Amino acid sequence: MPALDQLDDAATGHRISRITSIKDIARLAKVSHSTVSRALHGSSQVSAGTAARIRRIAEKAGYRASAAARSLVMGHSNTIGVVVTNIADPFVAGVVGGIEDMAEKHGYSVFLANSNAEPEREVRVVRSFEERRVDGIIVTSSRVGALYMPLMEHLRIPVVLLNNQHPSEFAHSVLIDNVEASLQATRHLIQLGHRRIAYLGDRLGHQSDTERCAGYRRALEEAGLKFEPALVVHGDGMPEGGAQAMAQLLGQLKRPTAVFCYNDMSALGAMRQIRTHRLKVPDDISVAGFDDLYISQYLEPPLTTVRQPMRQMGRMAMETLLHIFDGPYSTHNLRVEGQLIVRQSTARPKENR
Amino acid sequence: MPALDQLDDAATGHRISRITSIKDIARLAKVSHSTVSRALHGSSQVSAGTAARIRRIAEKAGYRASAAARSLVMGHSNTIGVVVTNIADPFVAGVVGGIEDMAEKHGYSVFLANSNAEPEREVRVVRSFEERRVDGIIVTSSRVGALYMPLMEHLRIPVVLLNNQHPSEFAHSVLIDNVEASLQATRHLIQLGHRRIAYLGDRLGHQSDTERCAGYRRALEEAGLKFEPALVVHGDGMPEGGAQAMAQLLGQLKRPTAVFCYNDMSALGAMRQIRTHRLKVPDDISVAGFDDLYISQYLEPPLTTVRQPMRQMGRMAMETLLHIFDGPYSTHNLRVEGQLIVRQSTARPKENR
DNA sequence: CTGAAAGCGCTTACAG
DNA sequence: CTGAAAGCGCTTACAG
Repeated sequence: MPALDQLDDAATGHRISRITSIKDIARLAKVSHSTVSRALHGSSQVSAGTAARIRRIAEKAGYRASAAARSLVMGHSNTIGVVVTNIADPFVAGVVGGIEDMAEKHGYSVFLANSNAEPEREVRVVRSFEERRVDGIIVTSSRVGALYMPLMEHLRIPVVLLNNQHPSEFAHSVLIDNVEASLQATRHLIQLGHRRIAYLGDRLGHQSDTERCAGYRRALEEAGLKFEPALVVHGDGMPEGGAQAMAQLLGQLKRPTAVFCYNDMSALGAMRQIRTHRLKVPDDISVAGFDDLYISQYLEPPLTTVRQPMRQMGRMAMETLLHIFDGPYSTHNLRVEGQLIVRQSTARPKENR
Repeated sequence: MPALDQLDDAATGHRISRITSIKDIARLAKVSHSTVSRALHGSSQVSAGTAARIRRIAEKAGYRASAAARSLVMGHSNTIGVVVTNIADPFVAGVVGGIEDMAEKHGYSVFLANSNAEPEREVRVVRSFEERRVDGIIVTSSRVGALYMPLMEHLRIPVVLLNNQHPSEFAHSVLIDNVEASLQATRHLIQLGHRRIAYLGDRLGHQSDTERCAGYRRALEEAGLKFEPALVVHGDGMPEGGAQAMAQLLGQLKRPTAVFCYNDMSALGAMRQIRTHRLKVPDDISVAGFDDLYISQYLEPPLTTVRQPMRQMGRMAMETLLHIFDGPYSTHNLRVEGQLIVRQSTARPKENR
């Protein structure tokens, strides 16, 4: 055992190989462990002198209070659980970054768990969070949101749903206003002069897909354009599915001149498919996305899209939890606005130029 | 309080509002809490009948054992800590996904903390991990790797460094073979016929940058090409820095015909700068990256790059920890190979066609 | 097969 | 200002 690990015992001159508890410090300082506990908290009821001495000893010994022991007596763990479908999804990663930032700032540690969109795993994860006695749970983009409603009632652990499918009246939530944002994006295409506009959605049945499609339809209606079911196709929220859905659109007799996509990842696939067909964006077809992923501005052409403030949404979810922790109970439902970012992937249709 | 939360007490018919501990179950089952503990573990020294009965009661009451209490007596938490520079970095997110997968499979929960590359925050994070009594720590892509060496010796918590700057003899590590992979990538450019090849690095001084540059130089040497300091420029590992560094290269009298970039993110910026200068990839300049991010295959043109098996590297880091947990102590230093993925961003130089 | 007891590392009311 | 005691929710050797 390396000498570094040891420390002279003030009393005996003996060496103590591991300092793990408040009792070890108490022995070194020749006080009771109660006093050590108080000194380490800066309690006013311990003399300044001994407090300082105790802290110095603890510091030198590399003492770290056990969070487990503390949370056992305190009744809260200063811990939250975050369950995500897939951390490799850039939107999700952005949200988690925001959550962690806010959590760290307030002394909370965050457990991260991937559900891979498998309901059984999601159940296992929540179960483990219960055992860990997390003070709150944040769930991002889960399709099994319905699962959390019974949880909310039974669990007694506050749950915040972020862009989730079924935020119920029991659930706290942070949501983007999908309808409004999609309305804006589609309006933008209409204003450019497009008349045949497609919606490339997500076949997996996220509620946000339904809402984005609704915004799209509302814009058409408002402009007096007829809704054509053939112009709605479904990807999977990833480039692969976006490419396949785009292929369907390109196979039609009367091709659309613009496509509004469920998200940027889908748009990425759509744009690639368009190139494969030897067509150009935006000359032949305009493409708009949703999310404004970090990379979207670097695409060729840079992507017109709706910006979701992912980090901020993550921070808001954590703040919601923080409010619940110290306030009286009340339900929080936060709604954020998307922002249309116009770049070069959308332009006036060819025939209009 | 909703009725759902309550349960009949077999003995008294009274209602118990919260079942939180083994004692509550013991009371309901009319046994000692020791027996409950054993039954819940499937200990063989409790009769099958009572064990089943106890489990049924616990299940019905929604009992969840407290991980904190357990870890206090067991001496381990079944928890690991992961510190990352920035979870929004796609490489990092991929690694974390792999770690979490492997951890979940083995019953470990993972704490995630962002350091934002700030040394003070990194120190705070590690400190909190110590208090949480994590069984192990994984650090990804930190530039302050040096900080972990004293930690390793003092901490008594195993630390695995993933693509870190200074994996010392004390540290466990998972690393990609940067030199070899960069050698391959540069060779590829040379074989295409390029003679003026630039290296667009990372000014932040990651060791991986030094190594990738070394691989680049080795390839030049091996081919009898002179190394020109002017052809080495420095970005910041992100598109913005990559774009700026590329501008330097394009401002030179004798422009390079190919650029090998520190990573895909840098390549993204470089490609954009090239377009801004009305030049084409790969017609005017070939571009190669490093990482093979998910999106790299969808770029225009699809990016030639070195694939780093991020998820797998994450899994390996977790496996290393798992070995350390149950094996006798020994140092693990795993090295993985990169794989050159040739796509359309690299081609023969113009003059050779 | 079952229970009483001790102990993991803390916090805090209660005495002095 | 300081200490002894009880208790948070577990596990497990020790008796019976």
